[in-house]
Amino acid sequence: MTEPAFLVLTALAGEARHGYGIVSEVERLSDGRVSMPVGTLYGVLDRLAGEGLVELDREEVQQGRLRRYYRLTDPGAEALAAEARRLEANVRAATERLRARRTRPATA
Amino acid sequence: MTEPAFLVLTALAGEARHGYGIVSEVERLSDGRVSMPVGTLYGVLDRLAGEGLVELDREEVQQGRLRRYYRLTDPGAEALAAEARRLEANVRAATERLRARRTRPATA
DNA sequence: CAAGATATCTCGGCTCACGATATATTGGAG
DNA sequence: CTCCAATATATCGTGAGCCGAGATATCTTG
Repeated sequence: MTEPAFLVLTALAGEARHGYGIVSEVERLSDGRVSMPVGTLYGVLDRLAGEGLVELDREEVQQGRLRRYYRLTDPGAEALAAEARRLEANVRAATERLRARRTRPATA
Repeated sequence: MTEPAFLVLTALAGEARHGYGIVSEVERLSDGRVSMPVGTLYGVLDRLAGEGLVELDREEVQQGRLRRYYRLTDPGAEALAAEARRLEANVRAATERLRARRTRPATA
């Protein structure tokens, strides 16, 4: 799973959101560190929908603007949880080795 | 930073290793879950060397086979630590939202 | 009235992953 | 003694996917 896909699933884990809302939510949940370009978003969304990890929730017209809401499916929640576990294992491995390195610094 | 790059830096955090040794180490540190294809490895290694995150440590000839060892540089260790922090924040955000979802499950 | 925020989506270029391929040595199985 | 697997290097081409740029439309604010 790619990182943009991971972030989209995360943004949808709380509640159903529309495209632009996902962009805002990703920015918010990363404290402004990550911005999701819309050119990335819609490709990711299509792919995730094709894999059944997200699905169309509803369509609304709010103040003349169409809002297309997506929601996380159960397989999507499982996939996100599995990916989170995988990443956590990677992070743990890196952190352990970095700690060992600080104790006994390299020559470089 | 791409995931293969992250894993290569992690493999080198402990001690200097040669290409094939990195492949083995990545497999080992992920408990066999991740296998790093050599076609991926050498591209990543070149890129990381170009960015100054790893550098050539030494070359040895062991039993007629050339071994080219790479080591993590200090900027490489910093980059790895920064990326680990970033990933950890992503994982935390996903885990929190998934927990909230389990408490109050979605319709999908 | 213009500009910026909100909202959708497409397209093309660039980067990167990785399977396949090439080459060479050592060690073990048959 | 021959063949295959493992060890070791490296390159190349395809395909996937990220994302900047652009197209389109409405509402709000100055």
